[in-house]
Amino acid sequence: MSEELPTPPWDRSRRRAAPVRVPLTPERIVDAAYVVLDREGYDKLSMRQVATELGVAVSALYTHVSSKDELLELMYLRLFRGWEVPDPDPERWREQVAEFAREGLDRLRRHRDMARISMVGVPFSPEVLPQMERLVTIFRSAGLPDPVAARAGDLLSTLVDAFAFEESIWQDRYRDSPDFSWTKVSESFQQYFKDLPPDRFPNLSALAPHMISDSQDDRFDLAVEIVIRGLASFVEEAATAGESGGRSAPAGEPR
Amino acid sequence: MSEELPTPPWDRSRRRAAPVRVPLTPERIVDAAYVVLDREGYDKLSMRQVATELGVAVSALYTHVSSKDELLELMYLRLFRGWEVPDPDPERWREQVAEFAREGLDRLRRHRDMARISMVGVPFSPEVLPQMERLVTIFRSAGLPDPVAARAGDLLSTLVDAFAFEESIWQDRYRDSPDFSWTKVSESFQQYFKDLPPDRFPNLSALAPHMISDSQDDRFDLAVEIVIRGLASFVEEAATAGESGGRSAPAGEPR
DNA sequence: AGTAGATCTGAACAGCGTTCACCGTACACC
DNA sequence: GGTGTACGGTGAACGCTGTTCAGATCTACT
Repeated sequence: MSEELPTPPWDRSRRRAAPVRVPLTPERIVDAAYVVLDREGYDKLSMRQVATELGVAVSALYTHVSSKDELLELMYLRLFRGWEVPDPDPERWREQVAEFAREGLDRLRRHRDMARISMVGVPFSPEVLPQMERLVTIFRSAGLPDPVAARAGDLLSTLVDAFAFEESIWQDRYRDSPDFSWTKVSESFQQYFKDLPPDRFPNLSALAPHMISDSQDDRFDLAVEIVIRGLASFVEEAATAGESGGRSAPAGEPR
Repeated sequence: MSEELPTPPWDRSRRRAAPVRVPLTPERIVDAAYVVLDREGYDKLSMRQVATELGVAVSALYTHVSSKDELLELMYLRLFRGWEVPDPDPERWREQVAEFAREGLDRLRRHRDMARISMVGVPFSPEVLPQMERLVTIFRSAGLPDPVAARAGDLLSTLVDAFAFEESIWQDRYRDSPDFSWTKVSESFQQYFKDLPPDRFPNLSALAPHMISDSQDDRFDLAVEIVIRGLASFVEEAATAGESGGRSAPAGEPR
């Protein structure tokens, strides 16, 4: 925060009585809110904390931001700033989709508990439409039928949000434990599954090593892979239907 | 609630001074919490409201329930009571998985904002393990490789939660509007997409009719269908690998 | 220079989760 | 049958929350 620096004397003599008090703006309020969020977490993110962070009375915030909900939405929109989705490359659509999902997750992970805010954000705000447009472009140029292409973006971003959300809950739950490390938690959970009575839980106990991933990324990557494969089956179906009027053999009937 | 009935005179004469005050239990507190939730929604669900609903002081709740978080968890666990997942039928695994997802969504829809509570619930509590065990059984008997089978249940329940969650947010956002109907909202959103500038949003505007489903179910069903197809590709892959050592042609590489 | 308008302050309100000293009743025991 | 103990419910309180509002203060334009 550059405004914390002392004002240089030569500058002060020039424009006399320089405004030592930087004017409050929505932008600065969002900045401060992010500082509080990262330090304290979502549950402790309050208007009073944000105001304190800015060295300002609580009520001052309300001239720039109409409510806490609006502040949260501004924070949500900030997430998407500068997100450039590449031009579609039909040869690489799977990778492009996976990268999109990964970028989304990474952005949510940039701030603690950000997913908690993101999940209640309006997914069709004008500010976030460009990315959705590009993603749908990728889907269409990959050969997905229009109804599927339209909804695949929705599915993917919901999935990203949900995984980040669960990650956030998890971390909150274990952050305060004295010796927190992901591998520790992961091991204790694998043990939990392994110790389940095999007569009542034959599969869960047998699959214990796989029930909890060593890293959170594995879990996410596999989920994305499954979705991409599901989408791919629609691409194949559309392709063979377009060529021969038939359909690819084992594609599964929509119910 | 049968305790609301007047106590019969003959019974009253028999065991004199019958306890007119029904004893408080976690069970009754959860009942009352559900009443408040359904009537007022998650944001208004407070310990004080629950206590008022029971005609009792707030502090009385804390002898039976250690915190609001515990109450929410008890509500969450109640959701799964009496959920019987059928025996695996490898011929019908797709349908069984779809039905599982549908049952999960339906249960979340039974109470207003229930998904808000469900998403922060512990997904591995002993009370919810039986359903997960059965689901994994279905996956394994369908021929999914173990690592995928173990995580597919996680993916599916996350998806169900997330969709129900978004539905809940949506409904909260429009519940108070004077003439609320899903078709109305859906139409106005389709119009919103159609009116987007076609030079900047060629795909979103072109796909406007598909961007918002007529019913919430379509959206969910397609998402589940995509996931099931993705899982199916792993089944095929495992099958052909088991027979011939090859792999099914266009399956996509995990990264 | 003076005034109009934007902006910030401090106090207040209603509601929240949670705690605690107190009280009444019911049951167990002598 | 009387007495004591332990449990369950009460009401008040604490510290926190989002939001509002009258008044003070500071900015900028005429």
